[in-house]
Amino acid sequence: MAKSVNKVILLGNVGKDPEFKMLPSGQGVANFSIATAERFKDKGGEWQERTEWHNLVAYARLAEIIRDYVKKGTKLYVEGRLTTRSWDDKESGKKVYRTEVVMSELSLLSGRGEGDGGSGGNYSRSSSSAASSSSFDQRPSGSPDDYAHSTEITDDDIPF
Amino acid sequence: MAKSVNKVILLGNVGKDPEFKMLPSGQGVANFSIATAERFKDKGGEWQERTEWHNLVAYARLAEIIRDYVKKGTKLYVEGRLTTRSWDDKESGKKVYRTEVVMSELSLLSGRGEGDGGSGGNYSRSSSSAASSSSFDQRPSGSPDDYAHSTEITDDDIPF
Amino acid sequence: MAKSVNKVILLGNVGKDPEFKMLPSGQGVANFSIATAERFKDKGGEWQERTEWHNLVAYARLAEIIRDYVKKGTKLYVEGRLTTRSWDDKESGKKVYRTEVVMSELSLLSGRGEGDGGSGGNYSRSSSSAASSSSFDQRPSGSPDDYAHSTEITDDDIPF
Amino acid sequence: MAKSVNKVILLGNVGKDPEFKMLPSGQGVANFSIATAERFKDKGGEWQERTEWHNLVAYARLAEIIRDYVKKGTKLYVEGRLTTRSWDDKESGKKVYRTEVVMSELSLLSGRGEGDGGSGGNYSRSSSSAASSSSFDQRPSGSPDDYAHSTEITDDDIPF
DNA sequence: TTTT
DNA sequence: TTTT
Repeated sequence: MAKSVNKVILLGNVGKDPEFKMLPSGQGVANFSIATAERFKDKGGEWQERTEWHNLVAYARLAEIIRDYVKKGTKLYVEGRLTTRSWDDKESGKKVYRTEVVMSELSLLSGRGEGDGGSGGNYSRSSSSAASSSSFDQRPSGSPDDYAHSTEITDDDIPF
Repeated sequence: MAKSVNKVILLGNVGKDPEFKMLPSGQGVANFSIATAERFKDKGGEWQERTEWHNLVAYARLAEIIRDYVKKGTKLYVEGRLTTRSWDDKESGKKVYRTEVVMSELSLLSGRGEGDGGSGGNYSRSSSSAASSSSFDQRPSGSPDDYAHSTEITDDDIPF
Repeated sequence: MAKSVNKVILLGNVGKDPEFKMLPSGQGVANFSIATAERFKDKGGEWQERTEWHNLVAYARLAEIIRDYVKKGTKLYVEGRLTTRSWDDKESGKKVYRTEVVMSELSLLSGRGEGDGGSGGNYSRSSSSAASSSSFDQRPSGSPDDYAHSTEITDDDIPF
Repeated sequence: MAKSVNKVILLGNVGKDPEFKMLPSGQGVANFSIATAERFKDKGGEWQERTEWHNLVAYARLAEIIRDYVKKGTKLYVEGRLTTRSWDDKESGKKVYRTEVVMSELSLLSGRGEGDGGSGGNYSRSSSSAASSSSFDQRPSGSPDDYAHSTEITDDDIPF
């Protein structure tokens, strides 16, 4: 009896541009990580900060939203559930574990033009390419963005 | 700007009796794991159940409550935060990761006399020792419990 | 941009047997309330307890589960979202507000035989005596419930 | 047995500039409301949006942070607990209820210079005073703010 | 690897 | 009363 609960709530910043893959089944998968920071007092009574990194996975539609709108530096609110996969390391033969958060909810918190590693706030990457570009992922990260006219995305651009 | 959030909520059953250790600092630490179960439909449309195991850690007062009241089979509600520790495996030299939930809140959900994996036991182990025994931890796990008369704990026995 | 979040998590005990109604649409609705307790220190440094009551609403399948398995005293874990309805009081003409939690998840935490306000009861209301309970008889799922001998429900009895 | 849980998680936008009051005890209180939006399909299968308003209260330090950094339009992540106060309406004599979320955690999600409803974007009140004024709290609320030149706050300005 |  |  009693259904169990397995819920994770994270609010933090994306470390690197997400990876997006299409499974043979045709379902998309996005992988990336986000950082959260905790403050604590060390033994000397000084405030320290520790960064925690969380591995995230998303499937299907959520994976596509991530592919299209999430990049390095984006601030996100995420809900999901904890999963731990394990396999045998090929070299050592030892069991290896990897814990991930399988996402179920996402809220994009970086404003338009925010959430960029500093190069000038171009959500155009996602906005422009979101519409059309499946070759988007191949674009070298950091390449010039020639959609300078569309540096803003409007609400209507975001299909969720 | 923007404080981050790192929150885990779990409701599930304890896998084995928790381990309790006293750190050199005099602070207690409890380690154990709980299971949650997800239901999902497999490709054939059949309902399957997958069990997920979560590593939990608690410190200080929470560790002592766990030592005294939690055992194999206990149903728990837990809040905490995700942390991942890593170290180099001595044999292979490879980096190893272990993700744990550091507990901040606990609610014991097994009724009196419940929460036992089937071996007949009950809360008496904790109830009796809660009252009196700080040497409780040294008691070999599995030792006979001779407090058969006190198989019930009342709310007043629980100091939290 | 940014999807909003409206989430409530409650763990507490049911105050009275839930009310169940069938809407004209054929959809069921369950209404009940649960209590949570907070401890706080008063000005004199004494620990006090304050009970908070929460109005819950559930629809459809969740409403039926509640009708069948939840009663006065049952301990529940609930997830839901906050909603506030308002209307004009007929007598005074003043606007009246009522905030409720619309349930999306439920975990029944009272063990078999627990969750009763003290009368020694058990799940019989839902399992066996479900049939005999007053307002309960509107139940369309109709099966006469004459299993008076089966005052225990097993996990297999619960269809969720 | 079993501690209860009473937790609310909200992510939404502030409706109006918060009200801040100092209690006779010297403790500050902030009151404001935030909106969340739900999407649902109506009977005709069309997507509709419903806005839900939540009353928030914060005390002490959190109240001061809100006074200093939160205003109309600010996007917030909030954790808190549900409380319902009641009193007798003076005119009708009827019992009136008001449900509020007592805040325990806050994350400011509006970027610098964002979160303004259009009326002039003055984070300056907080930015300027945050930067320089430790006597800020004594400043009569509503006094002119002549730091118009510092409309940006940097991360270092925010003491939390 | 992020961010403040 | 907000925001997308």
